[in-house]
Amino acid sequence: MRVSRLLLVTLREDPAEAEIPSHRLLVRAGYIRRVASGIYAYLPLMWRVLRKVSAIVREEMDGTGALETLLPQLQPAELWERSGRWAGYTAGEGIMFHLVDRQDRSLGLGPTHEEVVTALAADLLRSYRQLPATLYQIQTKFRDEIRPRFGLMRSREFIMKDAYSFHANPADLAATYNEMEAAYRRIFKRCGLQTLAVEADSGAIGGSASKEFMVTADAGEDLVLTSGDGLYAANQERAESLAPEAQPLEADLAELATPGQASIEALCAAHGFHPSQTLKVLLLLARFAGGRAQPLLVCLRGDQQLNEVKLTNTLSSLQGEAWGSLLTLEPLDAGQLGDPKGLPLGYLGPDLDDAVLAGSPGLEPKFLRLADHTAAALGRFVCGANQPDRHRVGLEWGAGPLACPQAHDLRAAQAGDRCCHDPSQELRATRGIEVGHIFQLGRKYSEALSARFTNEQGQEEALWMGCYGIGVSRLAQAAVEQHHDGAGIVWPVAIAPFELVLVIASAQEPLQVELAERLYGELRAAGVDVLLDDRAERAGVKFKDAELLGIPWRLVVGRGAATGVVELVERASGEKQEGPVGPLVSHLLERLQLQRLGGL
RNA sequence: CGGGGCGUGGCGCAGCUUGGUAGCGCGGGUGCUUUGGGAGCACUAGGUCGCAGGUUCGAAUCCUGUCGCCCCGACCA
Repeated sequence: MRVSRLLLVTLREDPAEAEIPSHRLLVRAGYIRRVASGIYAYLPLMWRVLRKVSAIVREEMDGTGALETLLPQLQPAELWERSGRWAGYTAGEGIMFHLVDRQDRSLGLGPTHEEVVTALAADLLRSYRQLPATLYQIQTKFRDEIRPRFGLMRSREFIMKDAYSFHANPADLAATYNEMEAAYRRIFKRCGLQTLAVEADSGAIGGSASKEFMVTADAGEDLVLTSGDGLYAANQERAESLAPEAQPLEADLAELATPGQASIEALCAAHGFHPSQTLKVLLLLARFAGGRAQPLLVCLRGDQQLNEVKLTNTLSSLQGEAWGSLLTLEPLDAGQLGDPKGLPLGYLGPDLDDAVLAGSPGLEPKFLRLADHTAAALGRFVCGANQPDRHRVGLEWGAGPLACPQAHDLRAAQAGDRCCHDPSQELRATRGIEVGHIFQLGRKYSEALSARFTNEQGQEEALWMGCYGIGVSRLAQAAVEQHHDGAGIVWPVAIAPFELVLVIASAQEPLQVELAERLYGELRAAGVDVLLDDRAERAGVKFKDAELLGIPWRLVVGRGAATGVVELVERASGEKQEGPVGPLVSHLLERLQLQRLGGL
């Protein structure tokens, strides 16, 4: 390809829309253009990158024996109603774009394809002899993100590889899951990315085991906690840890006047308590798809933070299917109660009377009371007295009518906490960009959509399923986030739009043009992805653009052209070599050979 | 959805407080000079100031409404 024919438009100034380096650089270097909020055009350079990423993904998927397909993006609501996800994905803050067609049928634009592929499996898979089977596709997905941001990182339309595996038993599922994990590690390595595999929450997808692959980068939206010994890594949403020991409280039962001390911080500051001696009571409201709204009282040790993902999962498993899926979890404010004055916010105790809910239309009449393990384990503690400006000191669970609620793991693990597997290890925080996620789904979808097969005993049973995603467009941008410098992008060779840019320093010099054209032909014949910068620009402009674009190698044909001397520059290291064409080209070809296999 | 901000030539911005015939940088075009690190000079094209209403002799500027976008939060394969 010749730059003169590439429709290359680079920007000298940073675009106003972009916040993080990768987004700025992709726009400045002419890779992407925004069409609407969260919707981007992939320009020719970007499309070349995406095709290279896709090719690697495809090779590795094919290598596991997975079969490539292409499934519809427009999907009938009926399928999603059968899996029970339609309401959760469309109502309220649901993320599925949905529409009604001219026949009044409801349809959604696929954010994922479990329903479609499971329905297909129900059609196609009948016998254990056909198993295991894995289908995958690389295609555009849609999600009506509440707040799109960071270019391709969180866009409303994006390219994803998704794969779905079907099995006769959980052991076979686990085997494929492990093969996929290995394939994922190869894919990211080949793309030149440093990634971290972490334990993850399964979220709205459901299922048991689940791992995320994180590209480590400061701009990452996820917080990852890892142990120093490398044995444990988890998304903070999911991470477990040992909280610091609570400070014992030596105090007899008493009431305490605490005017204006509605926060743990103020309370401790005024009376010299340690936060771990206090009990924090959170008042929340959980809304379910079936329309029920359950008020919650959640007890945490005062120095701990709530992990909403854990709470959501706990609620879902407690309520089971009866109330439908959990739609939202929000603070319960006094305005939602029949008698707002009954609520001494900031002074709540775990024994807050259900009577405060009386006369509140739409709410369940009793609190669901939960406690984190650290709260349940407290000896004597300080907590609100359920009346304004008063706390109680020296309270104990089980003393009198004060019952400890059901205990669950509800607290957020923090950097600095001790690790569960080895208390001498501390958790550290890293930011990450999620580029892949693998799940053992189990039978959630196959049961809901009646995808059954006949086993060796001649009996029908539901298929065991796994699903495996890679955000292809997000991965490409994450690569930039991980590989850039002050001058621009520094693509890993394997996914760079071109491997080499051949710069004619002065396009007016016939000697330079002649040599460059000859090299252009020879390098292409040798299988190198060459971009020829044949523009009538000054050399400086072409050098700047080459660096901004991030092409891994630059070969400059300039004043040495008459004697066959050229200059070879490596983008990543900045290393320059000047010399006769022959040796430099051989050196280049050798290096490329290695670099194409992965890494920089 | 809550909070904050911005819409002015293709891009980045000033002008708005205090109303008076729209400006700067980059980019585009033409010509001359320059030619290995985002060149110089000259000329030139390009804007109903997001949109709609209102106030006024007069609105980019003041008022009302509306649409779009960005940031923080909630949300999130």
